Amino acid sequence: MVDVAEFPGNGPIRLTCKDCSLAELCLPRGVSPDDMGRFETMVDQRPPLSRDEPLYRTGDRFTALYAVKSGSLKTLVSTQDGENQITGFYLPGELFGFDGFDDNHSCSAVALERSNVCELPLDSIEELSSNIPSLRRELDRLMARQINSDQSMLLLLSRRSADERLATFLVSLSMRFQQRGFSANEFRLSMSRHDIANYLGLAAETVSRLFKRLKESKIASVNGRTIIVHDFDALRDGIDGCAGSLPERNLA
Amino acid sequence: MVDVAEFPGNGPIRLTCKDCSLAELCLPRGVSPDDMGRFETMVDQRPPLSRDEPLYRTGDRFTALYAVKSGSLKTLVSTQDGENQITGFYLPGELFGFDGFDDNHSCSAVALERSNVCELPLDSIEELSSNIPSLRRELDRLMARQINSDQSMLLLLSRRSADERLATFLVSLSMRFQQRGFSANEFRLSMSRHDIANYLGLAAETVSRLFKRLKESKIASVNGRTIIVHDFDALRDGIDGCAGSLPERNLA
DNA sequence: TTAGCAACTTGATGTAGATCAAGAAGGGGC
DNA sequence: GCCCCTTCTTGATCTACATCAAGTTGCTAA
Repeated sequence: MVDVAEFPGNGPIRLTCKDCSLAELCLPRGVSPDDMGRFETMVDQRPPLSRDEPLYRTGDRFTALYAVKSGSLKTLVSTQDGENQITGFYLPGELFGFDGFDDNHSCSAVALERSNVCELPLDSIEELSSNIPSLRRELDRLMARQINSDQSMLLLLSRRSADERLATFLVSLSMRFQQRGFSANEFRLSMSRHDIANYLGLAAETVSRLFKRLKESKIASVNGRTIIVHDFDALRDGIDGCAGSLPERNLA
Repeated sequence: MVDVAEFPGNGPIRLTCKDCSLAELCLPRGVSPDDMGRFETMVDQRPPLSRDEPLYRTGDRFTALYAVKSGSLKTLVSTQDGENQITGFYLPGELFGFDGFDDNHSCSAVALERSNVCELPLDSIEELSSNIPSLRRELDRLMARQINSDQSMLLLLSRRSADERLATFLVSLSMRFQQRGFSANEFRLSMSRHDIANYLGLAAETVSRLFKRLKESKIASVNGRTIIVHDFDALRDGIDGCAGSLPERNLA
């Protein structure tokens, strides 16, 4: 069983970082080794974040994008009255922080567990992407994917039942793990039931009951935060025609 | 009473179009008259769209961004089983189409009424924004605002009651009208009850009942698609602390 | 090992808003 | 004007999920 805590660094991803065990993480294919080298020197590793520690908060000045090296994070929007809505989870190898491009961050980003992230400073991004049009284009794509992902979530939250939401979430997570060389069937959830519920617009109790039903119907084994999907097709079937609009969030 | 059908073209906005009555629509402040002139020649007006006519569909190749000259449009994501979720409404002077930046459009855009739009071809955008860094930065901001707006909607849909959703929607619409020189208190809804309900994740009947309650409590007069807000504060109060996270969608 | 707490589970009950079903009111076209 | 068709309203009923209330499990720490 693979744990998401440490990212192996041999997946098919795209950007190098001088201090990272990550092989590549965000640079588009077709970039010269020379440009690649210049990019490396611009990526900084941040001090490790402990559980519940924020990387940035709503309103913070936007200075950089971030890539998850190990661990995982969530982003959330808040209201005056202290309510939160989790807007995304980020796994090793994924890039996030686009919410800040309008000068200030509109979300907070918080570590779900002990995590390492790399920083891509805005200055470097701008300088380099003005020299490498394909990088510029790639960043546009990543932002567009963020938009698409958020809009798929809108559909999920307003038109889908609780079980469809959870099934969609699990399938999406599974695909993201698989894409990075982890097992698609067996993985560890780094977020609490409460976080899953919040993300999916449900109550934590409901999520718990849905996991119970997945166990009873032999679709998946759920033991604490460890999940093994036995019947992927049944899970997908539960989603009922919206497979194409999964929040696949191919970020990076 | 102001109708949104025709945009007066004297608002504080930013981009010129050679055939448009719009004065300016998207170019950032501080751009030289020279660059402005070059930009003008790149904007094309499209043939008018009639009601329910699509401007682009999910999966269409991304070739341009669009600005609303007159009328209004909606964007929507769809599922295999034919269900739709409206992801946004666009009023005169607003820019949209960012969902396509990942090569293909992930939404469809459909006219709500007879509408005119201007087209900003991708090629022109790329060429010009590589020469004018501030334009590049402005486009990033617009995309970020789209992300922020979508994420505010996530919060609205999953954590807010039906009346809070409608109040938020009306306040947001009102602000957008005001920003473009229209009355903030009195405006015409170009979308059906069904569209409003779909956008807010509700049933059309519920929207109808909520409008009735707004009338009964003297907060607003609602007569068909014409709305007059009498007590703006009461409307805002109904939103309960989430005023800061309104989908203000300052697009353009 | 055991205490203390947070995370999770499970059951009982309540309710906001969906759905179903009929009418009423607009609003183009002729 | 009048017809037809869509949109909107209003009421009655139903239900998925939230909320409330106890447990239970499982870390973490000494």
